[in-house]
Amino acid sequence: MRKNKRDELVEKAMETFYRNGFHATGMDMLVAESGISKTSMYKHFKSKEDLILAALGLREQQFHDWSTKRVCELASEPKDQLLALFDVLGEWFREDTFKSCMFIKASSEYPEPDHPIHQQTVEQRNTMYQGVLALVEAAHLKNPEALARQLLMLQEGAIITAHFGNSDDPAGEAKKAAKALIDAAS
Amino acid sequence: MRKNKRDELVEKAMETFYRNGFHATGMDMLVAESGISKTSMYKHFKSKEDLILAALGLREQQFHDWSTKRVCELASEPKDQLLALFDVLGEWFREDTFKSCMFIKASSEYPEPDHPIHQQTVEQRNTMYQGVLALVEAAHLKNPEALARQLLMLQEGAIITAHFGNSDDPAGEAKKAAKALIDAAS
DNA sequence: GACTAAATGAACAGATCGGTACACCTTGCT
DNA sequence: AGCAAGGTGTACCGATCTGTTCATTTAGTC
Repeated sequence: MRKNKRDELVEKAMETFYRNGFHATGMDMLVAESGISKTSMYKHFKSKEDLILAALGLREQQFHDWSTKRVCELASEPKDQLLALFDVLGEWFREDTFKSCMFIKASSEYPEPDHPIHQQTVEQRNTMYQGVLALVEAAHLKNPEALARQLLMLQEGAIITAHFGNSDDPAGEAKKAAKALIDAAS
Repeated sequence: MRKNKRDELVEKAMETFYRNGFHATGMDMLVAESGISKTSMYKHFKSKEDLILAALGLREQQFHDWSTKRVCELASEPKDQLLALFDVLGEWFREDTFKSCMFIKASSEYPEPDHPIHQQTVEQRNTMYQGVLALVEAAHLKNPEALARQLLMLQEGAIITAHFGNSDDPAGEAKKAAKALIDAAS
């Protein structure tokens, strides 16, 4: 056996929740798509909510690892890495499995601020902010906190625009805007 | 009778869907919250989907009317109106009923591109884009299409940031970024 | 081969889902 | 008074939801 059944389940569940939504995906659908029995599911996770939390955790880890790896491959200087972030976004948008951001979707479907799922999405965004802030500070740019949030807003906006499909190259347009902001803060 | 029962229903349904989500809101909950009988609901709308479409239509009209009115009250020159858009966003974010954007949430919950609900959200975003583009062109700024999309991305990003609650003044920060982009295109 | 741990299939429970049927009750108009 | 339109309340349908039960099967280890 190459892989833990549990990990297979979380991976498949992540894909299905991402593609199909959380409320719209029933446990029976996960049984059908993952090939894992419902009995095993509830042996590993005591509820659907627990499975969603695990799926979000896997998503966060996979996306973080992939994006930081790609950014480092594309650029080495902090300022260039800030811009490379948008190239990586563009690669993501062009994947045919792209369906907006899983955390934005999760926070939409679980809007109560103190819901565990909502909280996990907020924490993921905080982590993203800390990453961008570290790059901004390493690049010695002015007003680092505000600039980091503005760059993050451009990323969020690019994701939403890519999702609505009203632009051919949202990542490229966001990158140009980011360049203007970074140049102004140099 | 001051108001049509149908209109009362759509208004209440809009609020409940916006606050609670679409899949998570059942017709029985709408009966409880609106005080309108289920029989009447299905006399006016043949399905939940039809009611959601009507609620989105009302939202689009209300938000469009309110935001354009506020923008015109705050500024008269096109360039100033582009910036005033972000002040209006800030007013919206500070409402205690603010829960992200109803159309972003709807497109998340109905991700299939050819679903009527998804299509209605895409059309709403196209309308927003046309509005911003008209202002950009009236202000005689360079690269109007790209600039309009970049400004729209800042708005989308501000909405998401406001929703995640990681910033005290997302609209103000987005406005400063927008100002930099507009100045660079003058 | 015997033991153990993990996974399976299928039936089931109780609740809720979207949607319908039907008898009754207001209300306004003539 | 009589009529018609629109609204109400309740019970109900079949499907689907999350979650459970249980007997059986598989796979690895001593």
